[in-house]
Amino acid sequence: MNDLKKDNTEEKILNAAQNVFIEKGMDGARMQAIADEAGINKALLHYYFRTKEKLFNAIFSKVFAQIFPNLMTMVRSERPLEEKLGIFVETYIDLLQKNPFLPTFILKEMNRNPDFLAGVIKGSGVNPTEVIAMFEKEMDAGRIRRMDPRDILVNILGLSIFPIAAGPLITIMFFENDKAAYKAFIERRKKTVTEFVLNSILIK
Amino acid sequence: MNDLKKDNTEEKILNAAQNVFIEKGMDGARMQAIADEAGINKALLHYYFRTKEKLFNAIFSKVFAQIFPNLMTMVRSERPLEEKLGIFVETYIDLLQKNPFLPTFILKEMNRNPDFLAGVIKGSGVNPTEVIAMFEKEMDAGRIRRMDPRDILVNILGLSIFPIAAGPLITIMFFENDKAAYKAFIERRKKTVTEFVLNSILIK
DNA sequence: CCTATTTTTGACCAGTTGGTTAAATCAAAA
DNA sequence: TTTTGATTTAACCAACTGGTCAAAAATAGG
Repeated sequence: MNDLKKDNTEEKILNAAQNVFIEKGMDGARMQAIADEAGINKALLHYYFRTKEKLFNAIFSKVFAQIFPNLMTMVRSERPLEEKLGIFVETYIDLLQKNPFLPTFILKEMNRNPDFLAGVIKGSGVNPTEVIAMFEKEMDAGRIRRMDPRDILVNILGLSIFPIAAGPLITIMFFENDKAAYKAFIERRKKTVTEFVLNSILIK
Repeated sequence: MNDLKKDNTEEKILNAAQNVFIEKGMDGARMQAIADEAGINKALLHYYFRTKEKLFNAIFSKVFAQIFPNLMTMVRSERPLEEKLGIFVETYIDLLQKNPFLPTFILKEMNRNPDFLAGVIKGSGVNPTEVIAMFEKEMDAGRIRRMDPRDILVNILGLSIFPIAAGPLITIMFFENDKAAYKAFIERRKKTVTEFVLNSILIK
């Protein structure tokens, strides 16, 4: 058996499925569309992943694992809070900007099947306790004001994710459908979101 | 012709369609499911709204019109900024809490068909210039720090909407699937989001 | 080179889905 | 009561969808 060929087709399928699922969602995606995008037969698709659900679950886990864990590596660095936050927001918005359908995909599908999400979270080893501990340490040191650390995390994520998820709305309402202006707006937010958060939590 | 009966069935259909569409989205919703929820025949559904798309568009416009315009009435009041913001965040989070599928529905569907969204926005008369003007006035008066007013609006919306849209994720990661704890978290945010924003923009 | 196994394909199938149609029911006007 | 038009229904249909299957092509091993 040729592992190279096998790996190649499997990878082509995973890439194609990721593209189609992220854009259309579980319900909107068609197995035929995935096969087409992968340049293969539909039967071959079922040969590798028996059912649509199995394939979807594989993709969702994969995408989820790509998005969240690298959040952690940054938290563990020894830089000061301001820098950590700046780098995180910048890389995160950058990632979302390059994958604009990613936020709605994850948000929609996590609501469609929360039980599966629970499994994925546990499997991915993502755990916010470290981040929470970090914020609590800063509070104890009197460097940021006392508040629920979970609020800080949720706020950072919301400020980063929402403007991408609501891209079409913002583009139309604020920029008369000028996509370049919207893009520049998001670009600026890589800095302004950090400022906004620090301004709120830092004790001067 | 009996207008009462006609209005009644039409209303039943609209309510049923709203429920099903908001939970399942355009692709996931089934005309049969809508008919069942309305307690009518599927053919009758097509008698009132010829196609699924027409029905969906009617619902999307209706839901959108319910959500955004009442945002405006509050902005126009003569209260101080702090109060306006507090009331807005509270009523808005409250609305979303009662309709937890609403955020993902609008986010997902606005990405599916941005052109239609443009029409809906224009038709709904929603226009952010008033809000922007309000923030600019506050900046001129030196009461809030100078920044892009669009950022302020987007931030407020993101801080309010995201925690509901990402409800399942937050419930699992932060509260070990304890839904009551999550609900209390959202409840607290009716106050803390306002604090968070004011803390960031207000000049002390 | 031949054989056994894996990979790939085209044709096909059963269930579902949005939508249609013709007839039945109902309400109101004449 | 009869007629007229709107409302409601059951039965039906064509297109689509996820999934299967048997055969062909490719590959690896002896």
